[in-house]
Parts: sequence; structure tokens; C-alpha cells
Amino acid sequence: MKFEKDRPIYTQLIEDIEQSIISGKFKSGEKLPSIRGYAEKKVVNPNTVQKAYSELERSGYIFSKRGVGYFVNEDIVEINKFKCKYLELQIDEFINKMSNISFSKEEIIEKIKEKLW
Amino acid sequence: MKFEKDRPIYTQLIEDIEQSIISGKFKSGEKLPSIRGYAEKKVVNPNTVQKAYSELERSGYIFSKRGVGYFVNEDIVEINKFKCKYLELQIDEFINKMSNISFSKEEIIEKIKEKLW
Amino acid sequence: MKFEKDRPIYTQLIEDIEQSIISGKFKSGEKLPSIRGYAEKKVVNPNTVQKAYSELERSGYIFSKRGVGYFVNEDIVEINKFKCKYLELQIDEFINKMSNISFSKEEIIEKIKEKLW
Amino acid sequence: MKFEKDRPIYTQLIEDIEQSIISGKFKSGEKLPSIRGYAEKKVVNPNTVQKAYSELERSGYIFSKRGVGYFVNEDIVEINKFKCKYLELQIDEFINKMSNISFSKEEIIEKIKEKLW
DNA sequence: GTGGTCTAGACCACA
DNA sequence: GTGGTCTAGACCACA
Repeated sequence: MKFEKDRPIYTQLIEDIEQSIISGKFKSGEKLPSIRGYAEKKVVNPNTVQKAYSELERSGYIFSKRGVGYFVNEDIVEINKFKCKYLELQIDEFINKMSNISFSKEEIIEKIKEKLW
Repeated sequence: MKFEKDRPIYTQLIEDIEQSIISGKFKSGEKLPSIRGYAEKKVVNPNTVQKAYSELERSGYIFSKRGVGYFVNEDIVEINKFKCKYLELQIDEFINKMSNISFSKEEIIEKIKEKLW
Repeated sequence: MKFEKDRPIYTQLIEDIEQSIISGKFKSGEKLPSIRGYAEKKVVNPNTVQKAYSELERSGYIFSKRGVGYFVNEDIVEINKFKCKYLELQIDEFINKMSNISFSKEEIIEKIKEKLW
Repeated sequence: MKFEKDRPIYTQLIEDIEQSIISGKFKSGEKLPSIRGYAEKKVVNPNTVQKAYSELERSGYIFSKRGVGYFVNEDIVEINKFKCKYLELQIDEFINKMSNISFSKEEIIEKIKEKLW
């Protein structure tokens, strides 16, 4: 995986994992890769993965079992809330940017449709 | 103006000005606020504005006249290219994120429409 | 190192490092001195070195690893292109100046030979 | 005339006029264009031309007659000395740069010949 | 007044 | 330790 170099790597890891959880790629209750393993796979420092995992734990996406590892939150309802919140946020940001450059509702829809079909 | 604390201020200034140029708020050929004036208005250090302006100059959005000031690129065609590129980028990123969390084309359109009307 | 006083210091640092890379004094992939270290050695402010390094990164001569340091571009082919381009530029400029003061091809060669032997 | 934007304009004017004098384009004793006229022709501020002329006067290339204008130094011998000094300087700088990137005498001559014929 | 460079020094992100 | 950002403030070049 390539990282953008103008943002902290750990931030990018967080977003990546959030998306994986939200999309169901990492399922509720599932064990996450070990810090070392993940660090090796992504070719980053284990400290960086550690930091990402900690943040995700603080946000409630995942939780840790001492000596065992990190696991995706087992509460499906909560996961779903994360999904809704993420969705809301992305859409708001997108619409916001489009409005800033003076695009009307219709144009926004138009442009997306062009792209998708 | 409030800045997000997880990204460099100068980056946020750049994006802000880019949007102003793209949306036509700052018109082609128009003089930008002076470094010192803009710094005062945004309550940041002049060096930070300087950095933002320099980057924008390198990208071709604006150009400087020594001892006079900074001006928006006079070539309207080029400005338009910037607009298209920006649009493309935002839409791609948005669609990309939506796909990552397993939303179908129809759902994406649906969600945006809900939001807009 | 002494700096000419009619040109920015950072420009002179850039040229100095470019030449070192082109001449092979700094080898492909090699780590550059740290910003702080180099600043101390050259008796300039770290910010000035930072600026020089950033420009060199933008030009492709070097790249940075956050928290690790700056390194000379690992692509030898590209380094070689830089060498050729630099060479071309210097020769063109020189010949140009000579022509401007109405020296013929033969005189130019003559003058250089006088100097070299 | 286009100016490089990383150096003061007046410096570039000076070099331009020096070359014109050395090459004989502006002849010994000849009247230079008026400050205003030259400024207009080069599309620069009259102050800039004024500064260039002053510097050239200090160096001995030109002299001023109050209320009449600026004239190229009437002493041909001295003009010739300028020419030699300029030549020397350019060649030294050029050879210096070539040596810095590890080119041998033979290679330098070789490269120039390639370019000239 | 306006841009451009530079210093001194602080603090954060990352390894 | 190393890079990256930012502030406060000075001084010069240019118009």
C-alpha cells in the first residue's frame, strides 16, 4: 500500500481500517492482524500501527484483549452507527466542496452520473 | 476562519484559495490580498501565507510581481482546466470512498439526493 | 563555506548539493546530512536548509523519509539525466555569453585552452 | 525582453548593458537611451533603470552629463580591460563548474566542440 | 507598501 | 534523533 506523504501514516492506516470495518471486510468480533504482522505487511514501523490501533480503540471501533490481540467491536448496532456517521460525513464534505465551487444540485447529480455510468 | 488542527494551516489556506479561484470568487487577473493583509485577516503568521502563495504560484494558480503583489493567473482557459481537474478529483475520491464501504451506484445517488432535497 | 551576498543562501545551498549529486560526491541512495547537522556545518538556520532540501525534493534530486532523513534519488538513470541537463545548460549559457560579446567559435576554444593548459 | 524572476531586474539590466558595451553594440562615447525611454522599452520601472545606470557609472562603464544623459566611457583602452576581465570571469566560472562535476580538460573541450559544430 | 529571505526558537509527528 | 510546521520579528529588493 502506498501512502500519501503529506499526511501522517497512522491517520491513513486508521482510515483504511475504519473503511474495512464499515464495509464488513473486517467483521464484527473478528480478530485484527497482530501489530507486528500488520506493520510488516504495510512496511511501516510497529509504533505506527500501535498508534492507529490505540486511536481506533478510543473511538470504539475495536477493543483489545491483553496478550491476545485486537478485535473488531462485537456490537453490530454500534458498527452500523459508525457506518451511518461515516457516510453522512463523506456526503456532507463532498456536497460542501461542490457548493463552494458554485455547482448546483442538478449539476452535482449530473456529474456523478456521468462518472458512474 | 477556524483551521482544522490535524492538517497544516498552509495546506488549508491553499485549498481555500484554490476553491475561491475555481469558483470565480477570485477572478482571473485579479490581485490577491497582500501577504501581510491576508495573514492579519486569517490570524496567522505572514510566513505561513507566503508559503501558501508560493505553492499556488508553483502550481500555476497565481503569479507574483515583485514589489506589487500576487495575481490570479490571467489565462482563463488554464483556470478552467484547474476547475475540471479539481472536480474530477473530488468526484473520484468520493466515489472511491463510497465503493470502499460497498455502496452501489444507485445507493450513492440515492443518498446524495436525500441530502440535497 | 562562504556565501555570495547577492544571491539567496538557499539557492547557493541547492546548487552546491546539485553539483555534489551530479559529480557523484553524494551517491545515489545515500543519506544526506540531517537538516540540523548541515545547518550547523554551514552556519545557517535550519529553516534555510529545510527550504533547500524541499526544493531539491521537488526537483527529484532527493526524497525524504519522515523521521529518518533525506536521501539521494535511488534511480541512477534519472540522476544521469540531471547530469546531462546541467551540463547542457552550463555550456549553452557559456556559449551564449561568449557569442553576445562577439567571440567566434575558434576564439572561444582558444581562450579555454589557454586557461586549461 | 524577458527577465528571470529569481534575480533582481536591475542586475539583469546591468549585465545586459555590460555585454552590449563589451561587444561594441554600444560604442565608446555613444549616448545611452534615456532612462525613461529605456524603461518604457524594457517595460520596467524607471527607478530600476536608474539604479542600473548608477551602478554602471560606479563601475566605470558609463558616465553621466547632467541634463544631457548617460554615455559609454570614452576611453577605449579601459573598455577593452572590461572586456578582458569579463571574459576571464566567465571562463573561470565555467571551468570551475565543469571541474566541480568531475569533468576533465579533454571532456570540457570535447563537449563545447560538439555544441559548436 | 509589497514580496522575499533569513534567524531564533518552539513544538509536533514519526522511527 | 530527524523531518515538518509555525510564530515573531528583522532586513532587503523593488515599485
